[in-house]
Amino acid sequence: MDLEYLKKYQLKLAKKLKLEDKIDVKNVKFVAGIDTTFLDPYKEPTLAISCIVVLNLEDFSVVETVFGQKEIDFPYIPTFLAFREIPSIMEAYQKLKSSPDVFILDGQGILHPRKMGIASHFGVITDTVSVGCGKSLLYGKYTQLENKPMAYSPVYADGEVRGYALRVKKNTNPIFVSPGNNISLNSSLYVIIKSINGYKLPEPVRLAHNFLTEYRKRLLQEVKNG
DNA sequence: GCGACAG
DNA sequence: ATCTTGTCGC
Repeated sequence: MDLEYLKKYQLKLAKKLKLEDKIDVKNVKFVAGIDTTFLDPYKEPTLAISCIVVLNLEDFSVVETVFGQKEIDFPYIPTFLAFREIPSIMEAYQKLKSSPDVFILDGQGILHPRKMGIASHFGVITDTVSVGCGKSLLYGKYTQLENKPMAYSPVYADGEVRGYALRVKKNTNPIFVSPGNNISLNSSLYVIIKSINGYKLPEPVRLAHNFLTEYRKRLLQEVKNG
């Protein structure tokens, strides 16, 4: 595990980043949510399990659900999350039959010291439209935001706006939105807001997380029995 | 040198 | 990220 080498790889991927809209975000219909869990998060190696859920934004109905698994021997290291989660995500991605307009990842996009958070990493290697949506901040600073639904404020990093802090509901901590790849700052925020369905997290990501909890429980039961 | 640090 | 009951507050 050579972190200096991985940093260089991230910088190489960052050269391929595109922060302009590849699609007209007003016409987005199919949005995918991607999340990953681990059989034993404290052990290495361990089994990583990823889920991709595709929703039709017109009625939030589930269009497709796929899972992927991969034995992984890379620990969680801040700013290197992608190297832990991308392998199993790709296993799931290969099974997808539909072509979502946008992918939302659980984590940051360009709100990262080398602009290569997991959402950007995924977006670049698959050349898809991706957006990062984290539950906490990895990098950057933001000013206080009003305590009211859908209040947001820019997050600055390295002297520029790199994303937004978005408070979905009153008295709820904000989520952090940033472009992954092939999308602009404003459109990223727009897609996230359109993907929210009464909960703090965008519906595709929330469902992917819920499905993983069930999947993991079932897997643990199978191991326990036969 | 010190603190911060997605999941 | 995972484990896990009650508890506080909108």
